[in-house]
Parts: sequence; structure tokens; C-alpha cells
Amino acid sequence: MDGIGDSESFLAAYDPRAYDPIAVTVDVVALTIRDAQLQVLLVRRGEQPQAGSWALPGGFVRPLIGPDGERTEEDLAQTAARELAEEAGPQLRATHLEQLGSYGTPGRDPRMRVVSVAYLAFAPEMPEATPGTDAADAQWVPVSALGLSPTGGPVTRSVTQRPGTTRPLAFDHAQILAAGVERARAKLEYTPLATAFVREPFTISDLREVYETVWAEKLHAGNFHRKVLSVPGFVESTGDQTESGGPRGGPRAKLYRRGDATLLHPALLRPTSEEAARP
Amino acid sequence: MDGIGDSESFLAAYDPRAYDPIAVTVDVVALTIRDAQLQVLLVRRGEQPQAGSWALPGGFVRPLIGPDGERTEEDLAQTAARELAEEAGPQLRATHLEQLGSYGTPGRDPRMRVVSVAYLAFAPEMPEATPGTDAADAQWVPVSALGLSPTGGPVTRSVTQRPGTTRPLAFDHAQILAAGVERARAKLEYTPLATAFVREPFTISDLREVYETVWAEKLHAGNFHRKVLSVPGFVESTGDQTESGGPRGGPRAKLYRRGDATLLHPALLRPTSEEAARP
DNA sequence: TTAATAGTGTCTTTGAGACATTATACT
DNA sequence: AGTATAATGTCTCAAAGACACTATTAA
Repeated sequence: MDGIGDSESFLAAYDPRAYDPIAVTVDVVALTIRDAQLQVLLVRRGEQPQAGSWALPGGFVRPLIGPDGERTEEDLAQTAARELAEEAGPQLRATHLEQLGSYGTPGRDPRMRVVSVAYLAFAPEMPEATPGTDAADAQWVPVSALGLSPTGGPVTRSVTQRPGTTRPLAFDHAQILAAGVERARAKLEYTPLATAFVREPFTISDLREVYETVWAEKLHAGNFHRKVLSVPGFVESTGDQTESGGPRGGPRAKLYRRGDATLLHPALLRPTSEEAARP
Repeated sequence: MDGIGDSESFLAAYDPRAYDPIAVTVDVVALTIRDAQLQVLLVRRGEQPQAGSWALPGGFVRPLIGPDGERTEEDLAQTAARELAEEAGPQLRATHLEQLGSYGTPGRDPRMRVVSVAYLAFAPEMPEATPGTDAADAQWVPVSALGLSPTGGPVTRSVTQRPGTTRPLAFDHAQILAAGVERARAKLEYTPLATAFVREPFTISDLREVYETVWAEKLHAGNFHRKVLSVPGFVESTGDQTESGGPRGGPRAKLYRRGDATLLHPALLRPTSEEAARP
């Protein structure tokens, strides 16, 4: 239950400040597709512990002190959105934000008990994070460069930050990132969220590139095309087409915007999803 | 990111006890099937606020003080398992426990900022919660009796606790419960978790009753039977069969145990899952 | 002219679902 | 006997995937 326990004595004895406090943070796994790669927004830690390591953007949940000194409190999702805007620059407008999970294993932060509520954000392709702002230390990094183990367990490889300088992700952020990537892969199957990675209007090929990049699988262009158009409400034609053909030739493509479906029926299943089902 | 922010000044200024503390609780949505109904374990709140209301079992996350006075800390999932054992009695052995989500909207608890990490548990049919123990105030309640709105929003109907006494769920627990039920329904489609609601060995009909109860849909017995056996690793034959036929006749059924699959391929989709896809 | 791409057509196989059928066991 | 259930068989339709093909555009 929330709040107080079952016994009156506990209520009487309970003083929130008498216990070791538990800190609550919000961390964000922000994914985008840049250079035909799935990339995640990371920030450089300037402070101990793990100074110099890359970490997920995020921060403590605490009351905000306004200019008038008045205090307001944010929803957890609002906190996630604000952290993202602060650390990636205001030009990042995530098209999707959902809760990923919470991480509270004792010892995951060496200073105190910290429970992190992780959020997952999808954004269309972004220009480089702008140095000179709050986001000076933020950078998009290809997920493949992080060498995640499938389980998100201990990371053996690491980020190449500058020539000769590599470090693994701070805390248990590799595990959180792995969970975010897997969630993204699964959600492309059953939801129209692939459209959150592209700007409108988009072509069916744009959408296929999203699937191929996130799933790390080549898809059959013809079958994919017919499949997307056959799912009710996935995409909606604008009536227009691209100004020109592709960079290496080909006809001009029809343009689409997001449809009104919230789930894909039938779903677009991953080609290899079968192998993962058995031990 | 976890822990301290980007600026040195913040580190210097930060004293965890200087801020209004945030409490972290763990709440459990424990589901089972009793009397051919989906039921949830609820406890009666003895204290204010919301004294007398039904609530999800749960409690604060805080260090445990052992008999020697030494302190140990639990993982969030361990906390959930312990709360469940304390409030439902030790004979409840949940066969599945997973994190459901976290709820931290300001004001959801009138006393202070509380972030609740909700867990979802599945258990096979249990005897009535044992009065006279810690679980004296715990009770299995049919989910259908709680009149959940589809979104988990404000509840209009309420629990009939004793003749003439009805109350809605405390705090935002109706919303958490609704999320748990929807998660359970979805998970039956893609995972073998229906087996977590039955004891081994079980018959295909036992499994079908689980699906019919959780989904609140009648399924075609013949097609269901063939389908379950066609999914690799869903169930595994024991070679035995039931001692006798059903209560109203029929042949004796073959017995099965859980298979080794972690995902169902192909999935067992809900008959009506299509309608929910469009607004 | 060559190559690459958008979009469509066709065929095969798999699976879902409706329905029928047989055998078994309870009343 | 009559009825309910377990388990299997058959048929139809939808959908996935492999492959072919045409039309269009860039280099």
C-alpha cells in the first residue's frame, strides 16, 4: 500500500527524515536514427563518482523553485521531458516518451540508495547536440559502439570518446540502455512508433529504414511496402510525392503522414523473433 | 544521470536531508483465479488517510533491521516478494513477479511526495487468506467487483466488503490495478505466463479456463487445444492423464507441465484485439 | 545506357477460425 | 440412454514471404 504501514505504532514512530533517505532520479534513454545508425543521447559526467564516464541524461526528482520562490512539483514524465530538453538542447523535440522501468538495486550508486525511474524517448533525426549550451557535454552515440551485452549485463567494450579515451557507461546505465533498445525493437512490432523516428511527411522507404536500423535486419522492400499499406491506420497518404528520386536513381516516392492507429493489426513481426523464444 | 548533477556547485550544496524527502514504496498487484474469476489481493487500510479503504498490499522501501541490529537492503523485487508474503500469508507462492511501472504524480498521497514502484504477481488458485495472521486484513476480491474504468481512471463503483459497506480503492490504486490487468491480458498473448495461474500438472482445459477468465472471452475449445500443442515449448506432456473425467462427464484429459519457451511463437492473439487498435 | 528504386503482381506455405466427428466418462 | 468433454480432422480464408516484373529517375 502507499504511505503508512499496518500498525498505529509505525505511524507514530515514522519520521521521514529519521531514516536514511532514498533519492529518486529520472534517467532518459533517448533514441534517434542518425547516419543509418541507432544512436542514444549520452552526457559526460563531470563529477565523481564516475567522472569522465558517459551516462544517460537525467537528474534528481525534487521540487522546482520558481523565480518567485514558490515551489512546484512535476510529474515524473514531465521531469523526464525537462531533463531531456535541458541536456539535449531545446531543439530536440521527442515525438514519443514512455516509462521504461525503475532501477533500485542497493549499491547501484555508491553514495546512497537511489531509485531511478527510466524513460524511453524517440526522436527524429537531430542536428548535432549544440556545444556552448547546457548540452555542451551531450552527444549522440551509436548504440553499436557501446558493445552492449544482450542482457545488459557487464559491458566489456566501451565508448570511444576521443582518440585513445574510452570508458564504459556509468552506474547500471548499460543495463537500462539495453532494456530501452529491446523495448524499442519490440514496440516497432506492435505499434506505429516507427513513425516517431521520422519527420512528416515521410516515404515508405523512410519507414523501412527505421525498421532495418532498429532491428538490425534487412527487410524485403516490396513485401514491406505492401504490408505497411495493408495495416489500417498505420500511415495515411498526403497525396504528394517526393520532389526528386533517390540519390542513386529510382522513381519519386509517395508521401505519407502518421495514421490514427495505436496498435498494428496485424503486427509486423521481426523475421528472427522465433529464435529468441527457446533457451 | 544518476546521482549528482553536472555542476560542482550542486554537489557542494546538496544535502539529501535538506530537501523535502521523497518516499519510495512498493505496491503489488497480485492476481489469481478463484471461482472462475480473476481476483486481486487487497488489504484493508487501518490508518488514515483512507482508513477502511481497500488498497494494494505494499509498503515503504527502507533498510531492514535484523535481529543483530545490522542493516540489510533489499532489491525492489525482493521487497515486493516480501510484502506479498507478509500480507497474504506464507502459503502464497507467486509463480511470477515482474515490475509493472512506477507512479509518482504529485499529490497522489496527501502526506508527502511518494513514488510507488508497482509489481505484478501471478499465483495459482489459493485457499482463502488466513485470518489471525498478518494477513488477517488481506482478502482476494474479484476484479470485476471493482468496476474499473477501462483507463483506470476515477472509479465509480466500489468493493462490497461487508453488507452495506462499500469503498473505492485507496489512492491511485485503481489505476495501478487496471494497468496490471491489462498487462496480464497482453502477456497471455505473447508469453506462456498463463501457466503461472495453474498448478502442475494441468490439462489443456485448465489452461483454456485461464485464458477465458483473464480475457473475459469464450474460446473455441478444439482450436485452442490444437493451437497450444502446436506452439513449441509452451507445454510438455507428462505422459499421465487425469484420474477421472470432468464433473459433468467426458473423457480423462492428458496432463502437461510448463515447457521451456519464454515467448510464444506464433502468439495466441485475443479474438477482439483488433477493435482496440483504432480510435 | 545503366543502375537503382518505387510500387505491384503472383505463387506457396503457414496459421487462424469455423465446424464436424469420434471416443470416453459422468449422471 | 443422454449429455458433456477431450482430442482430432477438414475446410476456408487471411497473411507472410519469396520472387518476378514494370515504371521511373539519377548518374
